[in-house]
Amino acid sequence: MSQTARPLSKKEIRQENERVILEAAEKVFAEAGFGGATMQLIADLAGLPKANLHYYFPTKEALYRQVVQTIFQDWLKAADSFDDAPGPVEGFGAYIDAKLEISRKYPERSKVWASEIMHRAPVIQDYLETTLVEWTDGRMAVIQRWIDEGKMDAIDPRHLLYMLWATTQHYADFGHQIETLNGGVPLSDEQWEAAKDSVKSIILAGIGAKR
Amino acid sequence: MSQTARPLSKKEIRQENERVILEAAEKVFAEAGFGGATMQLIADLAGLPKANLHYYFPTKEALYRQVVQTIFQDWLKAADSFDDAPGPVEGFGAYIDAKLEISRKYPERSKVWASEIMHRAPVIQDYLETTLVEWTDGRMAVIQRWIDEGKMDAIDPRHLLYMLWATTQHYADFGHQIETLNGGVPLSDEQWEAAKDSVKSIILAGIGAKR
DNA sequence: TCTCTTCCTGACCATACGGTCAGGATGCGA
DNA sequence: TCGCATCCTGACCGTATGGTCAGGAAGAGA
Repeated sequence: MSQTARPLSKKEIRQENERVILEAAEKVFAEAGFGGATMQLIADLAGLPKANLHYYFPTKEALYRQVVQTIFQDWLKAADSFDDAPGPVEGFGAYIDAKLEISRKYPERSKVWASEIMHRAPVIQDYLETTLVEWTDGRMAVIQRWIDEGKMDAIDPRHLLYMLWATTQHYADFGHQIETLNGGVPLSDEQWEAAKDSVKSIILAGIGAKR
Repeated sequence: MSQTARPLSKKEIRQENERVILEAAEKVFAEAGFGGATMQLIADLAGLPKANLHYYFPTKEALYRQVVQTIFQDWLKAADSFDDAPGPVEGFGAYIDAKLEISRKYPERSKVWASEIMHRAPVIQDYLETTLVEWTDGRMAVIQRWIDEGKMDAIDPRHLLYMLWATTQHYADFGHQIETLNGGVPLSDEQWEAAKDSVKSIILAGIGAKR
């Protein structure tokens, strides 16, 4: 049965336990919100005694903070596809694909993020005011350049960005509603492809994107 | 000073108190989520002792249920504009205007709704499975008819609806993020108009809407 | 006026929660 | 092998929460 499993080193134990706890926390915070989540629930899901959670993360807030910050990093990274694109077709196309893929693979993260924002960002407000503002300004400049180069219509870059965020994250945040409208079953591979195609088609045509 | 205010009748008292409580509950549930909301907070905001809340609404769940059901009615009613439109330009145009207006005037409601869905609709799942499914089928049929009549491109009606919901509700649910990106101040009248114009412009062009 | 129903609320209760802590187990470096 | 730092956890604690209740105030109807 059991392999001769080398006992874990202290470092490995810490890494593994923090990973397990963060994963469980992500789920519980997404399902119940910060207020509705309990350390006991997270502990149970992680398969650890509650006191052990407090050994690694001193408070519920600290644990939540860690979860949200990780998610924020992911959020920013999704724009890599955006950056070195020659024009809107490739840029927005790749960005939509990437964000919808995230919505599919990590819906919990999107929900935690949404929840944090809806509650007026008590934990990451400072990041919004610095990192997010810079990030947004940068992308808006790119979009404006594409407009100036005649590669797309003169759309307000700001509202275009909001539309991209809203539409892609909707498939995670409102996944339950979408699933219900899909007869109670999750979207299939083909349906996810259809979603991607629809979104890309409407947006790219909507902004008059030219190659 | 004080007018000779006729003392309120029992019926009026009940109406008025239920109204005040529901209004306060809407705000608190939106700010803190169901789990984070407390009856004490709602009571304070309503200016009533906590025990009085339990006189009108026996449990926290009952109060929440009432709030959510009211919101669901609003949600459906926003489609009135949709119904008797001759084509996609008027139909989607009016729907986008109506939903963005709601997002502006009642952002709390949108947040409560979003929260309920994100938590897998514990309270209104039955409504989703019946009323919402019917509603959606009806609108999809209308859209399909417009497609068949050559009034717009052959877009998957389902994903088009999701896009409309996502984009319009984003301005309420993520209003804090938008406000932060707007220098910390709420959108002005002109900016709301710009939002409406941008959304309508992209979507109507995106689906090839013809009058 | 008298009675009945509705409205109101301070004080109280059981529970569940976040967090603490003493003390034991265990890997690690010397 | 020894001493130390890290890891682990059952038992415990103070507090806040949802909810109850007895009893009083006040319209409503006869």
